[in-house]
Amino acid sequence: MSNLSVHIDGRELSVPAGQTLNDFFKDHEDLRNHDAVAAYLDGEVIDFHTALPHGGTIRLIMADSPEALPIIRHSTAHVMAEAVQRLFPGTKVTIGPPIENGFYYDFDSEHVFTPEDLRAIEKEMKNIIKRNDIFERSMVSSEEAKRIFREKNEDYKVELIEDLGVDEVSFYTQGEWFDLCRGPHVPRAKRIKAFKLMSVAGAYWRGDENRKMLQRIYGTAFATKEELDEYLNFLEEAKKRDHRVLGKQLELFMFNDEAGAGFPIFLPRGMRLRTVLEEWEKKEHYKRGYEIVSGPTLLKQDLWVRSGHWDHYRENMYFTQIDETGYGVKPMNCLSHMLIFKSKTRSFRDLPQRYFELGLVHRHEMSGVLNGLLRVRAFTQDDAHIICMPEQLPGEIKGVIRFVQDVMNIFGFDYKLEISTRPEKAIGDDEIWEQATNALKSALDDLDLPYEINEGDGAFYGPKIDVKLMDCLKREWQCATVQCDFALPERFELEYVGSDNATHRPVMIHRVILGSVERFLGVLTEHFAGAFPLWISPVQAVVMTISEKSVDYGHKVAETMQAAGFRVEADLRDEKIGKKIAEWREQKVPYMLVVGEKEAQENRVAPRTRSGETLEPMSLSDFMQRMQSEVDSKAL
RNA sequence: GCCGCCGUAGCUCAGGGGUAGAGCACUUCCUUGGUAAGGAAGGGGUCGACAGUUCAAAUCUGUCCGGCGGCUCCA
Repeated sequence: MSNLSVHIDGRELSVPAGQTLNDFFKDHEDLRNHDAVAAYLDGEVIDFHTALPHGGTIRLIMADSPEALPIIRHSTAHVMAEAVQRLFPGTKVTIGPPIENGFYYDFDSEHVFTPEDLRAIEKEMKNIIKRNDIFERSMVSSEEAKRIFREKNEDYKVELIEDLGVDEVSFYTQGEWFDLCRGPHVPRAKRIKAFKLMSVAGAYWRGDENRKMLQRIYGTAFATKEELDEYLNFLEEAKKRDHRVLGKQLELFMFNDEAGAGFPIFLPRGMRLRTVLEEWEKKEHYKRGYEIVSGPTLLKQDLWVRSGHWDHYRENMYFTQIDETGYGVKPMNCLSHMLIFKSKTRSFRDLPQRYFELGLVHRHEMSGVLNGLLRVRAFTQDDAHIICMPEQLPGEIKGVIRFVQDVMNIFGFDYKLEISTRPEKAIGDDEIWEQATNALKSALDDLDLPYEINEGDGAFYGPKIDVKLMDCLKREWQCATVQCDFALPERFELEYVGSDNATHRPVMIHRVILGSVERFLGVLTEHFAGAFPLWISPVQAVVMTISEKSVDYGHKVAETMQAAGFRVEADLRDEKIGKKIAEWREQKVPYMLVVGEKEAQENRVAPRTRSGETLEPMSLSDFMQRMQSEVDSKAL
């Protein structure tokens, strides 16, 4: 057998053919390989127990590198699958990949897995890990592999092999147990040092709702116990910020089963927050040359047929009848805006027309996807349609993106951009799609903004730029979107008169900045953990009295501030100041104004900040000035 | 929509085939207290809804409504 030439750590070494990395490191104990989970051989991932297929440059994947995580998690999934099959004989295995925050494995089992089972499975996994098996790779012909799995009644695996359509497949064996798997895996089971099973959920075989519902067990694994704990803490932190919990605690919004699922009801404090946001947004739109318009919730069904919604979006819409005529509840605001454009003859001098509407839309979402304010059936879009000449398109798109940037900066959100291209179900010919997609790309290129491409993820009427904002816990949220539309102007025969006195067809941009006001409020709540910046805070200050002797003064302070336009509450209860502070702290109010006999005499307030700092008593007017400048600066 | 879990006072939750409990909140009284919860008494629930089983259902079964975690889809 010939030798292979291997580069590692800047050295060139000769290795007999057929050797594995493991063999190799045994022969070269001077080389550091401790805590590597796998390696790259000329860029191709290879594990420790696989014979080197050829020579080349080896780069180790150390356990503490981000690349190691999916490998560790994948191996953990295998261990879990073995544990499940040991504890619940007859369970069939399907697939078990690593995912963003861990891994899962889908099982087909008579037994219904419970949270208690997860603890038992974890225990069994620990026993398996103790054996410290090698994850050994072997190649098997597809025919032989199918025979083996058929014998074990693992029909899902047989199906997988058939669909792979290759002559040979790889197996990974740990002790007695093995699985069809591409790999790579960690060298030995003891490399799995920190894992936890998280939850059980239903999942369709191959994600197809027409196929069998399997049971999916989710788990996570990290290179070290510390990292696992850090992740679990992160989950705890996220739970504390849950907008559904905070929404109740801060009395922002509610749901009611008699009103219906997915229909949020805004409480006074939530509405204060919303009003501030919406009024601010209206001003920002006027500043940027938009006109505010408003259309009805119901429009005739024929109009929805004409727009294409009937053919492409019907299953998400609600319909009703008035007298003999069918009407549809709007799931989008564009139709009225097009009718507004058509309401008179437009000259090229009038373009672009920018129509903005805080429009309440209804969409029939599947019951299983509803989630607090983040996924509802009725929501308000900060929606605008820009109708312009084709040559104005790039400039308008850039304007929208700058608008998005401004808004994201105000709230301190980081964000990234994605362009989505033509989906399967679409209207308009390929040429138009390409033109529109290029307009979006060139706008982002001109602004020097990086973006990813999402093939086939566009709306049915045009490609789009999606803005994914990232909150302070690094979670991504879809909010702003900019969509190009050549189809609807065509369908509605929108026209303008050009400088040549001929009629031309304009193009349309659909765009939202916050997306859904409801969702944005949910995201904001989680981002700030309910401690909103002063300028949007539903309760900006609470006046609290030391004793009943100061009730009149406390009342006066609150009234004065309210008259000055601040959102203020008065806590005049016969309770000790410590208790009032404790309670309002839970409400995350930015300022508490303590007033007692001293303050009443001197016409002052004693402010306490949300962070717990007690400020020197100051006159009410000084305090209001201080507050106003903080509001004006929109400080975070 | 599908799979699993869940629904008890305004909130958070305990209990569980013989007719309901705690803490907080609420009301009243005592207390007049200076920056993270003073004390006492009291009121409040057809145990999500509707059927069924049973001498008896909040508890068991079924259907529906709603919530949570996923699958899938989207703002």
